[in-house]
Amino acid sequence: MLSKLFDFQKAILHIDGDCFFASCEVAKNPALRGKPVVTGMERGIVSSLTYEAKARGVKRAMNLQEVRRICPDVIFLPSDYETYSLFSVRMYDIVRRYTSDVEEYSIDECFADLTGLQRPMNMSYEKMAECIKRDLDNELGITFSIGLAPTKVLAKIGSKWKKPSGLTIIRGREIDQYLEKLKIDAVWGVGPQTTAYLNKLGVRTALDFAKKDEEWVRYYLAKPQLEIWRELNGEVVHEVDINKKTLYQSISKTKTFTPPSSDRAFVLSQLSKNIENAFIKARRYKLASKKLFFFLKTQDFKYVGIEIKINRATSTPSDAMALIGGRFDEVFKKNVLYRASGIILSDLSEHKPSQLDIFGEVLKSDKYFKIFGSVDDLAMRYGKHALFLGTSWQAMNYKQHQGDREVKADRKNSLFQGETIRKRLAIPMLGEAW
DNA sequence: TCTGGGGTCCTAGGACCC
DNA sequence: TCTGGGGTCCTAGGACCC
Repeated sequence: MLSKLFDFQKAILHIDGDCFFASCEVAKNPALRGKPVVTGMERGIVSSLTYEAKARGVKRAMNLQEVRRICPDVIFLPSDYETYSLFSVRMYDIVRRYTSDVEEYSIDECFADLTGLQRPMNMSYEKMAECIKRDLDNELGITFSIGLAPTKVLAKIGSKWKKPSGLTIIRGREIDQYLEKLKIDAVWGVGPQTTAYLNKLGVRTALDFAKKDEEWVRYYLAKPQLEIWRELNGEVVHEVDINKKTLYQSISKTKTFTPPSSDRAFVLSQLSKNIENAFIKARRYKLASKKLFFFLKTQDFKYVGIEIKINRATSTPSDAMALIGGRFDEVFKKNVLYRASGIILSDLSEHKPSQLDIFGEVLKSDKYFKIFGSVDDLAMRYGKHALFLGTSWQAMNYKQHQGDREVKADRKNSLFQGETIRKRLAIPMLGEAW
C-alpha cells in the first residue's frame, strides 16, 4: 500500500554526503563539531565548508584572507583525500548491505537501485531509504541527504530538495509538484548555456520543460536534453551503473600563476612542471599516453593550445617536453599575458615494456622510463619533486604572490639536493635548448 | 559567484572509402 | 569532369559535472 506507484516503476536512490570533506574532518576530530570548519588550505581556497562556516558568510572558492576577515575563528584545514576516500568506501559498503546495485558516482555521492527489493527485504522502499540514511548517519558521523524517485535525474532532485540531512521521496504522481517549484538550471545536466537557451524559449521551470512534447524537444534540443526530459517524465534512461570506473580517459594538470606573465621562460617552466606532475600521476596508475594536449590560458581566459600525437605511448615528461618544446612557440606569443598553463594526457593505455624498434627511439625512451622509475622512488623517500626537470626549475622556485601574502611553490626539499641528484643521474637540462 | 582544478561525454564536420 | 549515396573514423570544440 505504501508504494503502489513504484510497482511499475523503478525505485532509485541518490545519496549525497552533506559538505562531505568538511564533515569527514569533523567526524575524524569530534572536537571540531559545531565549529566553522573549512578545507582547501593547501590551495588557500575554500573547497568544502561546514554549515557553521556557511552561516558566517564563508563561500566556496573564497580565499584565505577573505575567510579570516569575515570569520576569524575559522578552522582552515588542508585536504586529506586519503581519509575522504576511506569514508567514501564505507558509505558504499553500508548502502551495499541493502542492494548490490550501487553506482559509485563520486567520492561523496552514489546511486542505488532498490527496485524489487520490498519482498526480500520485507520493507517498503521508503523504509529502506530511512534505514540506509540512519546507518550512514550513525556509523559515519556524517549526515547524508537522500532522494528516492523513479529515475536518476529525479532522485538527484530529491537529494538536493532538503539539505542537510534530508530524505525526499518523489513518487510518480507527485513529480509535477516538485518540478513546478524547480528552476530549470537546478536540473542535473542543465548548465548555464542550456538554461539561457531554454529561458529564451520561454522555459523557466523544470515543469515547463517536462510538459513540452517530444517533438518540441527533438526540434530544439539534442540527445542529452532529450534524455533529461524523459527522466523528468519518469522514464528511465540512465540505468544505475554498477561497473566501477576503470581507467582514466585522460589525466590533466593545470596551474594558475599570479600575477599573469608574458615571460616565455617562466611560462614554459610552469608548463614543464605541470607535465612532470601529470606523468607522475600517469606512472602511478601505470598508464602511458599517445596524445598530448598542452595549452596556455590568456589573461582574458581564452585557451590556446596544440594537440600532439605520438606513435608510441610514453609515460615520461622528457619525451613529452622534447615534443612540446619544439612547438611551444606556435602557442606562445610575445607581449601576451598568460595566467595559466596546462597539459592533458589522453589516449591512455597500460604501460607495457616495449619491443625494440629499428630507429633506436625506443631504447632512448626506455632509458627515460627507467630514470623516471628512480625519480618516483626518490619522491617516495624525499618527497614529491625531490628531483625535477631542468625546465621546471623556475616554477619550482617560484613564490606566488596572492595579495600581501607569499605562497611558496610546493617544494619540500632543497633545490641543491635536487640539482645534485639530477646531475648524478644525468637527466638532461631540457630547458637549455629552448 | 567575474572565473580553481580535474574529469566525462556529445556532436558537427572533414577526410577517406566504396 | 560531373554526378549519387552511404559508411566509418577522426578531430575540434562545446557543455556539463564534482
